[in-house]
Amino acid sequence: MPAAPQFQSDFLRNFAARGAYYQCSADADLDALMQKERVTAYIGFDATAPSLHVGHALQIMTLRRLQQAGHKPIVLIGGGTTKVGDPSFRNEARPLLSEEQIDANKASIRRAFEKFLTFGDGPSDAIMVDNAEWLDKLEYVSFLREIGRHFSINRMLTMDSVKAKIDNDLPFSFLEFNYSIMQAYDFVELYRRYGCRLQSSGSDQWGNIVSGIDLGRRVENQQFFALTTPLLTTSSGAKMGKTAAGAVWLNPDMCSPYDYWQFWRNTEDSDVGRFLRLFTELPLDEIARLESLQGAELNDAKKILANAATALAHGSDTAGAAAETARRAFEEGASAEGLPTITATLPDGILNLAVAAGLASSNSEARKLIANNGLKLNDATVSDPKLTVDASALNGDGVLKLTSGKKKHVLVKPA
RNA sequence: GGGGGAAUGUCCCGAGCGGCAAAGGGGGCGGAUUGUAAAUCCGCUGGCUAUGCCUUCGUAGGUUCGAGUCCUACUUCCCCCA
Repeated sequence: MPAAPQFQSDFLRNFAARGAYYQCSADADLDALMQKERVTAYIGFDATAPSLHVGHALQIMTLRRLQQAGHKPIVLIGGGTTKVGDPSFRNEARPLLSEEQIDANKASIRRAFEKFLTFGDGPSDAIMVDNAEWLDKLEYVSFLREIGRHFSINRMLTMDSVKAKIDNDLPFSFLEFNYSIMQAYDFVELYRRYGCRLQSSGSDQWGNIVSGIDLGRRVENQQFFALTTPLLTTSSGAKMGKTAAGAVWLNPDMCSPYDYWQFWRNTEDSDVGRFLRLFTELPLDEIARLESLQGAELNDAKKILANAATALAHGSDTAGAAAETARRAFEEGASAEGLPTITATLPDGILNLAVAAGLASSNSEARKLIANNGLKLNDATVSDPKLTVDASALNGDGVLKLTSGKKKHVLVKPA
């Protein structure tokens, strides 16, 4: 990561101090602009899934910090670009999503932003825009004449994301090739509509953003800016936001606040400080103190991280409840209310229950789990895959607890 | 348009003389150890009403007692020539 310059503007100074700065197209100019006036900035999110996930959290935090510093954030939903599919650094073309699917995804994604940003008509209120609004209406020939003529194939072929495809003999269709043109055009369109001059994103989008900057200079004679964040991996190299169950989603119906809290609670030691800076709003000196804790004491810092990050995404009451559930489940070993809960008809076989609880994806997998001593019923290891569970397993609260491994607890309630 | 190559275990990469539920990785899961961490070691990693049965190697046919492996056609991708 390049060293961040010394910034004067509130936003950039804070952005860099928290470790979110990776690269900027014109540091000094942007810094000056941000001191002088309210800057309108956008980040684009494609609607490829029904929810954003933790991997997007850094971008959302960027918008939030822009807003807090008095600038105007635009959330651009890629309703149009999703139809084309971003090929950047992917080995395979994304399967094309149907329009109905994209529409459903768009509707579902929007909700997550409302927790992080204040939307409205005020000068620094956030707005949400869908690029399908203009991309869907484009006319091919006039678009080529107005916009396409500014793109040099020679130059596009040298972009890292494109070059990687070509060097590795990977399929690369004309459709995908157009993605970065669409994204560049978005930037210009947002400038025309809202005076937007800054695009931020993860560093993998650098090439696409720079295309937009070039286009802005050519068709609008205006200086646009790029500001990117580092691509996040955990210290051991894993992709941010992937866990056992898959992605850590921001929508509570796809990842419960309890699981979201657990995700942050399980942060690796060496990531605690970095994540506190990036994903919370705790003061930096407080973070420095937490980060310096040694050994098991770091667990306290992880709880603070989990509380703060969950509060941003789901509200502080919800975060507190998740913390309390975790405390009772892990520190007291209790079948704490608030753990993921399913209902089932008893009596039932242990295999069925394990599958119903999501602890195994098939009966075979449940058998293997039992064979490896990985399944517990009310904290007692299950050894017989033929075990039938009836009402006598229910505890005082009328539930029973199934556990896979050491951390995954699910409560079963009789129907 | 002509010629050559590729597609493998529904996560990825990848080996595979006609006897194959298919080598080896990565990833994931579980166990030991631990601090709900990392590292390390060990086990598991297609499904089922389970010492057996069923379904898998791009798609559809064919040869064969038997096909991921051989033949034909098709689909998609890559490379070279035009």
